[in-house]
Amino acid sequence: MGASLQEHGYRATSTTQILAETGISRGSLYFHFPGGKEALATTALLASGGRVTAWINSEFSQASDAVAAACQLIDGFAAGLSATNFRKGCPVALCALEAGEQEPALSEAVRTVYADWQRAIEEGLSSHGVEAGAAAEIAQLALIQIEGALLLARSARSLHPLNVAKTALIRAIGGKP
Amino acid sequence: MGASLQEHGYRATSTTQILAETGISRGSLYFHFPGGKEALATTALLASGGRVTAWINSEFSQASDAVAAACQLIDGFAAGLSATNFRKGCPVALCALEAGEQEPALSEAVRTVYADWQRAIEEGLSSHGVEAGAAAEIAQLALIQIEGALLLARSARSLHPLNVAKTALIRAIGGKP
DNA sequence: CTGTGTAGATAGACTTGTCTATTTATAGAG
DNA sequence: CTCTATAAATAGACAAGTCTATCTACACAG
Repeated sequence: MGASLQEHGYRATSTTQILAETGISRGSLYFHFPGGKEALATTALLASGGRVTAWINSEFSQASDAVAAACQLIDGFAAGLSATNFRKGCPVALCALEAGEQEPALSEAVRTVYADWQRAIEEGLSSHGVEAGAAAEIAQLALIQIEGALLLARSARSLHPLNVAKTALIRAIGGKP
Repeated sequence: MGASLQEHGYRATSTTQILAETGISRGSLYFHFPGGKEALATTALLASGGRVTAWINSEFSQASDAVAAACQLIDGFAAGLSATNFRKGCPVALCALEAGEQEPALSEAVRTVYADWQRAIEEGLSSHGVEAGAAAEIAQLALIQIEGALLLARSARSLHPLNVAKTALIRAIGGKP
């Protein structure tokens, strides 16, 4: 379900469609997810988010320095975007905007995912020598730029926003005026 | 319709609801908008976007320098966000992510709005002395940060992302290391 | 009468969630 | 091992409602 959620969002992804794609019956769905569609989407979102969190950690632990890791992250999102013909950007952005008071569990899952990502980036920066205070703010800025760039890149069908975000991010990490 | 579009998005805004709110009959809607729901949403989106474009121009022409104008823009979005209890962020972001191949007119309207905003910011920066090459890139970065910060602020129900974006934007405009 | 515009009913294709069977797996007695 | 009883899980029909778009009927100006 994560893929449909990422590409079409929560509303535009119907349970009937998921059932047809997976071959699962409706009875099984509501047996395993008594919370219905929202519960299913919530677990799918947390799973997608968790994979990205793990990927962030992996990039930071493999990279030689913080700037290299940040570039890997941006490039990774860019690769995913262009591989899907600009259909799949951030796995949770659409749900983040769709989820309102009517879907409290989904909203909280979105907050959890974003908080996890930010913490992973912050810890990754710290592990590469960025001082604690700056790491928190740079991590927040990185998330802002990634989300904004993914949104605009998907809409414009161009990788340019991601490149701009990348150079800005490099400057934010490396250059301390 | 712009308000519902901004808060709930394209899918979650039904024509029936619009009809009830405005008192218009369904027949009138489809007489004036033969393109149906998508045509209505498209014009609403362009109208909302145009208002923001005019506001950007106004802020840049009133402000004493580019940094002050940028701060006014961020503060304006922050005010709108907190005034609506973090329900209304960017007027077009939700539609930008929702619109796909099935809604080509809406997609193009989104691209138009974003392009207009970016051009308005770019021209505003230029009018305050930012050199042409830098203005284009800073305008792109500003849009990225505004969109990303609005998305995260709405989700987290906090103005902190907007403040981070503001300081980063001030540095991008003013500080040239 | 004709053309413009409005009003509201209707169609037909969705939606999600509940419901009752039916199947499959597990456990225990003899 | 075999048979039975109970639980777990699946299958799919069904209900009730929503959605958009079309269609017919009507009002009114020129």
